[in-house]
Amino acid sequence: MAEGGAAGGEGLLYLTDDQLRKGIEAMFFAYRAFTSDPDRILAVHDYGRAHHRALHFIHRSPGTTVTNLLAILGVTKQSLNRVLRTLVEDGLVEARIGHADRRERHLHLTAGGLALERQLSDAQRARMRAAYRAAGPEAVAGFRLVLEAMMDADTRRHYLRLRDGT
Amino acid sequence: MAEGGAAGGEGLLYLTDDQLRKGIEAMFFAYRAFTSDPDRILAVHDYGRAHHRALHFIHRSPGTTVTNLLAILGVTKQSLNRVLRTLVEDGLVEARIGHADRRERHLHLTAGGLALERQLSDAQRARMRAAYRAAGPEAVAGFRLVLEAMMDADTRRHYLRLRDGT
DNA sequence: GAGTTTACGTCAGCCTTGTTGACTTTCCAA
DNA sequence: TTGGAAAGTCAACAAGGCTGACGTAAACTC
Repeated sequence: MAEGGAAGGEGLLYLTDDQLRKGIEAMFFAYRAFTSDPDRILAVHDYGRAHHRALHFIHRSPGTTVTNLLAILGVTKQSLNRVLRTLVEDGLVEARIGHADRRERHLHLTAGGLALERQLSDAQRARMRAAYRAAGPEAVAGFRLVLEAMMDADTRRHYLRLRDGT
Repeated sequence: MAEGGAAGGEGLLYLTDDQLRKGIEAMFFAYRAFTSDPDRILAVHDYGRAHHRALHFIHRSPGTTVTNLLAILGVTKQSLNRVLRTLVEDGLVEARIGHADRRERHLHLTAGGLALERQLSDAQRARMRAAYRAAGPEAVAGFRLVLEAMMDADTRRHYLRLRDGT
């Protein structure tokens, strides 16, 4: 509790437990919608959300290494490897041995990988665009501010590095 | 594509593909943080996210039926049933047979269920409160607006019914 | 040059939580 | 009163997290 309920009295009504609860529920329902369009496309190709995440971040940072991707995704290498292996086998991702350090695998999307990534992100952007347009630019700024404030410090570092040029 | 890239020219720069992509990534990273605190608590008790969701919505709508909960959570009844069964076995949830319709099960939290729900929502609210406070009231209003615009129409109905008194 | 560390891959096995299919009990309407 | 629909349960399978152990090659360090 500590500070819910009656609220300080000034302009802090947006911090009441009730307001926070609405935010929590909004987050839950919106995230489900957010993932639903890609999920439908992925199901057709017999892939899952994990494949989408890999495709997305390889697309964002072509040539990234496996270790790098692990830090961004926050999963174990065994988990990522399973997904990566199927993507390489299916010819959507290419894992090139590093020049300077031959232990590294630099990940790139193939033409096929780019095509699927495009299909997925088009769907996701379409929903986001509709929501942005409906809410307006000031709302969008606030949306981003709150989400960024919600991240862990470590995660925010990854996010900001991606957000502002690689 | 359709309208990304150069943008119409007016004040539509917030709808560029680049801006949308940042929103998408913010959503991904923030949601992970959003679920991390409850996840830690749940792990201690040997429960998962699905248990949290059930506890949350039973708390919100005491006496709700299984079918009702199904519509809100958007999973199959078999999936929900498994979670519900463990919660009932562990004495966190009580499933009372319906008066009017004996096929129905009306769900209630026990004292133990209320305690765990409180612990989980306290943790989740703490993070949300910190983010709200950091971003400020105008940002919070925008945050909610965008999330609501992102939901499917059906989901939004459930959300609004919960948002404005039961 | 030997030993340690790093990057990556893999096998095995576990858990949660989603799925479909088949089934019982209960209610209601023809 | 009977047949269909609705509410809920049991069984089995798959995706994708996880841990732990182990292997290999390359790089680094002393």
